[in-house]
Amino acid sequence: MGITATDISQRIIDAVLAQKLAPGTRLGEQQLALLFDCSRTIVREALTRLAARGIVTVSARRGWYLIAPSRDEAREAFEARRVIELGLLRGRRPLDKPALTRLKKHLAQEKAALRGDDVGARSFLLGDFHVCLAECLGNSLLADTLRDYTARTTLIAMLYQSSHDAAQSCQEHVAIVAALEQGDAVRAEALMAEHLASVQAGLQLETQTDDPLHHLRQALSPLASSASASSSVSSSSASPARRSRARTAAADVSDSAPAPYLGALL
Amino acid sequence: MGITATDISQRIIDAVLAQKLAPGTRLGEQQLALLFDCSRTIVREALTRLAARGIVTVSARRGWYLIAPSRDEAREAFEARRVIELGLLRGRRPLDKPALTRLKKHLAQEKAALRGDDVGARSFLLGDFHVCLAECLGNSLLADTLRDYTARTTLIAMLYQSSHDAAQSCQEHVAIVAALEQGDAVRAEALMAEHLASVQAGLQLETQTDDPLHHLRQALSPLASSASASSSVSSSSASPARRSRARTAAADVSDSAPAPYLGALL
DNA sequence: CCGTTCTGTCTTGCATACAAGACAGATGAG
DNA sequence: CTCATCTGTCTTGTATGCAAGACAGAACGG
Repeated sequence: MGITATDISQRIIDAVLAQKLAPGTRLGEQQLALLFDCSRTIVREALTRLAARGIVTVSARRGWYLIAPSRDEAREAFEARRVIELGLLRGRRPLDKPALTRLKKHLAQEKAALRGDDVGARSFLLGDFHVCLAECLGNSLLADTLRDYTARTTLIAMLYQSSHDAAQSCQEHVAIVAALEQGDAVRAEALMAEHLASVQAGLQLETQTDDPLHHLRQALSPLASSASASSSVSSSSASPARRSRARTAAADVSDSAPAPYLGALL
Repeated sequence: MGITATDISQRIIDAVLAQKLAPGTRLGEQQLALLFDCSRTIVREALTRLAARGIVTVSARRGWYLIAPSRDEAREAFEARRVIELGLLRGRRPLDKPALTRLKKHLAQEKAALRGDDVGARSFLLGDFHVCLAECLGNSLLADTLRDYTARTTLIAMLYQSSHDAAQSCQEHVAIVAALEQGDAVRAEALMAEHLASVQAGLQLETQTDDPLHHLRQALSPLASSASASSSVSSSSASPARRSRARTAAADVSDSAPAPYLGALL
């Protein structure tokens, strides 16, 4: 049997979590159909589902795009995660053995990815930790919701140039699990609150400078370090600005992705 | 222009919130297409979106059905609502004027519906209060999620024979808004916790009697009150048990809905 | 040189046709 | 009478075709 809509949406979410797809990326129906060797019908179903989950939007007869949350939406997303993750931790009886085992295994994977150089796996695992934790806390409904929110905050992190350090995140995850293992739910909650705040603080959300060109200014400012062109996808490149109509900052970011962006899905 | 997929999913959600559609109700594509005078494509899109939001499920080549949550899923749903609604209330600065106005207007509508006899509007408003509150608290992302969860708990209430009183709910809503108006977020949170617990307590979720026939036994036990056939949709009817294959309790509930169930959508 | 209009191309929107599977009731064997 | 099998009907699954709109670049008038 061929690929299903579930597979496709899963792949897209995974690619987002691995930061292999930038916010604002266009996801053409035909393009995806070709890539996955199926008809547009299947692709459409996958995209429709992702739209209902708030991961993509469709602009009538223009195309499907990964969301590019505004600063306000970004703040809402972080607040939402805070509410859910802290609430889930609050007044929680100690975790059972299998759950702890699973979490520790996850932490081991995080550390391995940190040593390795697969930045995709690293990002994925760092985000997946939170979903994994929610599942371990026994509420799959909230875990599913949290997965969507995590994808969302991952996109936000890409869009607002997260400067958060992966190693630090991992350490904080370790500390949270340690607190849970000791049955100290209060401390776990406090640590999680700190962790989320720290991630959010690494973002450039507060630059409300009335300067719509702020993003460009910053991206195009001369670099102090080596001038050799890095092939990294992380920061916006100085892509040619010859666009006739107004484009959002998000669209500009997406321009910096490799040409047939969707290679990330393979 | 004809009806859109958004319209259809909205209508279905509204009908659920108004308790006009019972859990387990079958939503045939062709049936809906006929009802809304559009092609199956549109209907499918609406149902696909609802499926992504966890309101309906599709059983391959058998049909689309409103969810019929298990007891465990019911507990998860209530926990999820508790987490979100309490978390949203926690440590919240006082509400601004327009938000308070909106909430009070909503309360007035609730009271009006309580005096009237439109049980649908009553149920809808009672559930919508929570969504409305979330919106007023300034997080539309969580508000959207909460809308889905509210639909879910509404279905749960129908499935597990909620004995909760509408008037009591309304009073509790009033108390919550009053606390918010006084800027007493702590009290508001406590009241909300009580309110949610009270709603959940009205459900028959704890009857874990190892007796799979419990539901039937209870439904089919002789009635003490008048013997005249009520046309109410509320409780399961003694529908003929001549079904060859195993059916879920949920499906049995849906059998008790009026024949072309979907009139509720008009 | 600049702004406007026109036109071709590319995209999604939607309907429809047909394929494939599930189920119920009929049919027949024991 | 009971049970297995068979067959017709009904349902969703998927592909495809065409319509409608958006956009970019050309052509054109000023």
